[in-house]
Amino acid sequence: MARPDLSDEKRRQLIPVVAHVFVEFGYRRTTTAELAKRCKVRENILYRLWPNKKAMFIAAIDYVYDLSMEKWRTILDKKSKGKSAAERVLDYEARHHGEFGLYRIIFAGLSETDDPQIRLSLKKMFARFHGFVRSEMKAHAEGGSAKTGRTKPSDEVLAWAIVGLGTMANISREIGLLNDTKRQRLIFDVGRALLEECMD
Amino acid sequence: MARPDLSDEKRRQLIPVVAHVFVEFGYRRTTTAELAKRCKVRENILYRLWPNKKAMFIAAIDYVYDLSMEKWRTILDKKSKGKSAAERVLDYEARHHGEFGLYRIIFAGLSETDDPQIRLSLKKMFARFHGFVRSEMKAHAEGGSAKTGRTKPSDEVLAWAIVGLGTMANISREIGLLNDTKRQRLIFDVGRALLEECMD
DNA sequence: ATATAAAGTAAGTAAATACTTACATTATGT
DNA sequence: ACATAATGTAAGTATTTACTTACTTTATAT
Repeated sequence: MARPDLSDEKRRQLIPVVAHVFVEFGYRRTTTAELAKRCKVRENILYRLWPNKKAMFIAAIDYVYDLSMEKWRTILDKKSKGKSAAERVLDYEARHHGEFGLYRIIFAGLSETDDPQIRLSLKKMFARFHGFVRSEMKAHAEGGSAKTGRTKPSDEVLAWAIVGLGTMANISREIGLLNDTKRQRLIFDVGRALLEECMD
Repeated sequence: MARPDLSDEKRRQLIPVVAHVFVEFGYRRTTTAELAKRCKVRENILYRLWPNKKAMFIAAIDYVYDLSMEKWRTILDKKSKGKSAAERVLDYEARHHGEFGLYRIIFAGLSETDDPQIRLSLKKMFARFHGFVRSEMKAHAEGGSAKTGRTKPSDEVLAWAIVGLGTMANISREIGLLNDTKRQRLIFDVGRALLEECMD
């Protein structure tokens, strides 16, 4: 026998750096040379840890998601009076969102959806994300949160929400998240709800 | 004098083809060689019409947007009984969205937001998009559309809408569409409205 | 007709870049 | 001690690709 294989350890150690570079430059503009430089190793070392650049990217997607999720969980663990978990996450995201580059890496991935592996990786990420939101929503509803008088969204902001609806629908179509029926419901049912919101 | 310059005409003629290739491959994966092939010209001809690949891409963004918008306008012009314009657009989009590749080109652009020109181009596109939605929203509200009993969105779909909210907020941050305050309002005010929607 | 500039052809080029190869060094279990 | 496999160094390579150059052909205004 000889030296033990520390690849796993090394991967764990390098992924944050790799992820950060992908967040910064996206997929195509990130070069393996740059990755190596930032990791302070040679390129071939990266290629011993991952079979190719794509694998590094996918690992980065997972990492960034896990990091964001971890952060949210700590937010949720902190109890706060009068606010449901969902409200707390919204509250937190309203202030800090974007911090971990989650979406920059999503945007990078969305340009590569022709690749089945990347598409699947994004799909899983969104599905987990959705599951998280949904379970918090449920807790919020069941918790019977008092309908404290909330601020009505302005028309301007509502219009952006509708644009966001269309964006989400298109992402879901791009990576095969929702079938046609559900995508229609997303736009139509929620769209109507938002339209109603601006009327009264 | 000699032959008249038909560059404008030629550009108009080629942009749909160019746009289609960018929609198909995104920005980085589109090669000028492929563009030329599809346009049935040599590369240097493209370079006489646009200074570089980026300019071709930006022209494509504008084109795809204009095309989508044109389509919506024709939808709007067709009067339909009992439905406001906004409802008709929602209705249409729910069924046909994605058809023109508008979002595929947006996704491609979102990976290139470090470039000021591309960022600006996307920003203008989203702003026009938003303006359109907003004016239709206004017409909808003023038209005093009867609050016909709409279908309540399912929890699942509502959760996707919230994910869409976060996505939109991140896009807006990425390309500088909304300032911090408005982005917070988007997430918080609309997020609360959606949460409430799932309660009653 | 013909001078002129546009339109087209064909080939090339310099740089970037994902990935490889060949070899030297180091740590570890026996 | 030492065989063995991991870790590290250095250089290279084949390909891709944005953009260019040099040249020929064609149409048009006078």
